[in-house]
Amino acid sequence: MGSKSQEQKPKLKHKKGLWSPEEDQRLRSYIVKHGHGCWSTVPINAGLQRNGKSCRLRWINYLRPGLKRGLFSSHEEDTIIALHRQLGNKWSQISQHLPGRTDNEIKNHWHSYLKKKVLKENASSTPPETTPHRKIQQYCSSSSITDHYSSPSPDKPTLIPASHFRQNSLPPSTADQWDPQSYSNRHHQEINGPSPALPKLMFAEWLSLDSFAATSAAPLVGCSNTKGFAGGSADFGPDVSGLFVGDNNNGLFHGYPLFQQGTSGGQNSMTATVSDGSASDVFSSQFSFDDQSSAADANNYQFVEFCSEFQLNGNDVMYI
DNA sequence: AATATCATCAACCGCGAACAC
DNA sequence: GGTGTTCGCGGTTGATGATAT
Repeated sequence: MGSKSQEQKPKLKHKKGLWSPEEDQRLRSYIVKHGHGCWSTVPINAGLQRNGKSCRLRWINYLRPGLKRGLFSSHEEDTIIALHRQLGNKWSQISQHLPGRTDNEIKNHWHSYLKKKVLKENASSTPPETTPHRKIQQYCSSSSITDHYSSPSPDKPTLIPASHFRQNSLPPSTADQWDPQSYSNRHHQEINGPSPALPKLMFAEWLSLDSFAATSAAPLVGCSNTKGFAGGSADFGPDVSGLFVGDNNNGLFHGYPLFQQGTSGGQNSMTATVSDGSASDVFSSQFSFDDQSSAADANNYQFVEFCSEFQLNGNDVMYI
């Protein structure tokens, strides 16, 4: 933010329109390697003829790992409707309550279907449909993660734990699969298969404090039996302790570090040694973070934003 | 089979807020 | 405090596929 504009540099002709797989690959590779940092420099450094804005949008709405994509479950729709009732067109805020969904996706779904549904409901006293037209079969046959969470009432949407992210979604990797027209739609179907595995690449923005506010650590750990999650402990030295919740599948530990309020104690860097309960430590890494004790949520847990690349295990990396 | 209409969704545009200088 | 730049958000558009006639 605020750095000198490179986007304004003389007459770079920026490409518009749909993204090709090659462009996607370039952008993804670059961000995975370097993080996005200043968006205006991303296309330059990544060798893309796009503007930073376009790159940001593409990343957020399409390439970002952890996106759920696919069809909305009836529960998600209820959540959107309830939140829209409270917040109006605050799509960004609404999307924070639906991990894996983007504001654009929610907005589109609202305009294409939910708005009409709500109007219809308001116009008639008949009970609302629970699922949309031709989508109903697919909703029922796919075991949506949100089915595991019941909403107490439409006015009190259930917040879905951030732990429920699907595996990284990737568009076709080869050029011969590229069809500018059907790429997107086909991609939708391809990536929507059931995958309980956590993404290997994690970004802090997936984990809003909001989500944690409604889901204490215990329920997250409680997912371990069915979702491949396991709790672990994090040892941050004599003064700091934390709970580490993650996926212990295949011996890899993908973690979401949660720290009790105040445990960071003003420290801004430390060496983390994380174990999964077995005799040997899973990984050890030096990292730094901001003291966020003031931002701790009602359950006294907070997500610590790592300020540096966080090597979890070999290829598994967390970025901020 | 051909055409028209509708539904969907990726992407663009413009604006305001935040930030740096 | 003023100005310029970047970011993020919400509204809108345009392309495409699906469905109806």
